[in-house]
Amino acid sequence: MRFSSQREAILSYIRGVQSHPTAQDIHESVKKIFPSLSLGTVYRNLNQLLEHQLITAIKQDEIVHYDGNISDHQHFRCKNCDSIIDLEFPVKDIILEHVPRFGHEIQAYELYMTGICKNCKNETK
Amino acid sequence: MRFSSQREAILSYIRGVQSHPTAQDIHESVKKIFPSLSLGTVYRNLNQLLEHQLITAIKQDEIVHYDGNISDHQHFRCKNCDSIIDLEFPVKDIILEHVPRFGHEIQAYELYMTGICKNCKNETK
DNA sequence: TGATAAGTAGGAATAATTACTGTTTATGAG
DNA sequence: CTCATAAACAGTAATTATTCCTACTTATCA
Ligand SMILES: [Mn+2]
Ligand SMILES: [Mn+2]
Ligand SMILES: [Zn+2]
Ligand SMILES: [Zn+2]
Repeated sequence: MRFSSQREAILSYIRGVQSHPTAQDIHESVKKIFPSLSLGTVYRNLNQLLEHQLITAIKQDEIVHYDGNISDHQHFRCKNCDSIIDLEFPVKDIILEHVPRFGHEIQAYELYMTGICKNCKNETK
Repeated sequence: MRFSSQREAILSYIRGVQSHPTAQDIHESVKKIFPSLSLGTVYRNLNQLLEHQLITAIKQDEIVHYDGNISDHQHFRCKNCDSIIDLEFPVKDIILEHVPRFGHEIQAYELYMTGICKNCKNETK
């Protein structure tokens, strides 16, 4: 994979936010630096970065969200405010403990939760 | 929600298979009984059945898969043969144990795993 | 310093899902 | 049972996230 300023800008944008942006979000933001940036370029780069495991994708919603934090963590989406929040969970432990007996080789896993976030719960009170 | 023979046929098809079919799969199969069944009707019914929690959806792949088994269980997809396999995991336990400290209200969760299934692993040997 | 393979912009194509329209049908009040 | 009506249906058009295509540009390295 070779360097391009667009790719660099896309990656550093994703790494710099906590918000798990969509391709559209990324396009709109990086366009401020590269006004000619096309959405196709955003998608192509996102797929490249995924292949090289520099980012991850969250595919549970209609639209894919991207994540520059590749450490092992889980996600929670609030049905009220639609924000995706990082959670650290000992999922790996129970997978390593329970999976061997099924006989499948687990290469990746994702725990995704939905509900009402702390903030929204307090606001409605 | 009111009775219709199409809806009944769609639901009983989903309940009768282990394969986690897509809307296309369901359409093709139920069309054998209702040759005039339209894909739009399949989607409309799937959404109705989801709302009434008579089925669940698996949204991690590009295409949504549907599941007539609404008991608490997890899914594993084989990257080789693409089959989706049911796994029973004590996910609920660790969620109930660890989530309260984050302060969010979890209403649903999904653990999705990918890798190579038992069968495919043995075949390549 | 080129040759060239990889990357880009911009627009067209794809494909899953939803929306729309006119017709049919399940349902329950009378 | 009958019939008004809201829900469901078939068929088709629209939507939309994502991928593909083409001609042009650029990073890389021999
Ligand atoms: Mn994250
Ligand atoms: Mn299942
Ligand atoms: Zn919220
Ligand atoms: Zn397999």
